Amino acid sequence: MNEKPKISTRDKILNSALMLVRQKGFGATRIDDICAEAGVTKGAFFHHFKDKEAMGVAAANYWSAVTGGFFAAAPYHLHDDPMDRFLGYIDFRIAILQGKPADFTCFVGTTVQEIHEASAAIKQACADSIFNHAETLVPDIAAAKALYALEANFSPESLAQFTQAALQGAFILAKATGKAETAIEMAQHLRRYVELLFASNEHESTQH
Amino acid sequence: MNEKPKISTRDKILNSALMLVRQKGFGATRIDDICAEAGVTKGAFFHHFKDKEAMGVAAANYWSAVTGGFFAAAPYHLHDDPMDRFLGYIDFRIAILQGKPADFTCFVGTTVQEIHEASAAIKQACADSIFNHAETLVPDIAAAKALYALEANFSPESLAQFTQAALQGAFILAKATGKAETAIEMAQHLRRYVELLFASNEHESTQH
DNA sequence: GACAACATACCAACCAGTCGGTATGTTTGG
DNA sequence: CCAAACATACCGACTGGTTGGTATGTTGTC
Repeated sequence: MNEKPKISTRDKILNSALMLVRQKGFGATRIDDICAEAGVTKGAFFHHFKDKEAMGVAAANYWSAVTGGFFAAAPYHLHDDPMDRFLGYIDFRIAILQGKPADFTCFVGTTVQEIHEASAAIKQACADSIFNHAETLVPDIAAAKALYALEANFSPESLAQFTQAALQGAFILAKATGKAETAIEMAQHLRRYVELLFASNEHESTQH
Repeated sequence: MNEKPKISTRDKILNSALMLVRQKGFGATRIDDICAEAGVTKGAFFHHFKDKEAMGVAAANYWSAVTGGFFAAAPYHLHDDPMDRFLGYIDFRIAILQGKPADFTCFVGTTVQEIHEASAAIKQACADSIFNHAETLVPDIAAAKALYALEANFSPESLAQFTQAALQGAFILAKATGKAETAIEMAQHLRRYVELLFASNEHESTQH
């Protein structure tokens, strides 16, 4: 049964918006283009969204939901050691850096950069998406720190946020070169940073 | 003497463009706004630039020139030790993270993210700006590596680029929160990464 | 007087948002 | 049970302000 995977018009619009905005940016993406891509009309668009800004907020929330499920289902959670889970997360992020920049790039990172002064509502939705996603890493980081870097002076929250910052920066350089390899190379520095952080007390506790 | 700091019309336009684009993005910045801000007319604008895209390329090159001079004159070059110079660069980057995001944010990073698929010419000018700036760090990084991390498996070029990526990412999170402190906190992770990289052989050469 | 450096007036295309309308449910009163 | 009343989902032509770009005029300078 369950014959129809019937995607709602609203979701078709949001999927198309996600795709086009990641390619062209929010401002340069025309509502008509989104409608054409989604196979719906402008009437349908404005039936579901008050204006372009409201659609942007909805798209950011939709992005959070989609990527949230994606990462929740990823295999790195299965490791026993919290450090392995965290490194597994980074490896997973590296593994999905394939194709053109628009394919692996982050909708909310791109968008918040563009509209942070133009739309407080979209900015907030993007900020929530980034920081809530970072928050999902905090338990593993905190546990890993307790095991391997007890005395180090960084907070798990801060490191979780830095992983996002490093990845967002990797995306920017990748857009500049047009190559996924650039992003991968940058992300490998992030991995090395985490390795070094959690390797420190295997030698001695860093102090002075 | 030197009574007149007479800024050329072209530079007035480019300065205004830099300011406005950093606030609103390239696409959302109107040529009329740039002209108003610069105190010139549209005729002057199109006298100096063939079209908006050509202005974007010129602005990216202008940004390279301005920031290039700015960093060349910064005091971190005076350190004797190359690692201190490199860490001094990062500290300098941290020190200038003041005010609103639009004040400390990078024109070429913002712009390349937005137009990488729309304008190959602007994208290239932005990419050159980022990677040429990174290149200025390579001699110090290479010298520091030779002194403190001889066997580590990263290239100086790659690390130089990662400093840019980490900073660009820090800018994105700062735009999300609206706070300079966010960028500072992220940049401090970058500093710690470099410290750890170059501290490694004080204990032993990392290997397996 | 010729040419660069502007200024002013204007245009045509583009695009977010509107609006009158249709078609297909869903609810409710008798 | 049925029909009126209402609600939801959607269509697509139209509009009016915006904006990149142009065409032409004016001024200063070598």
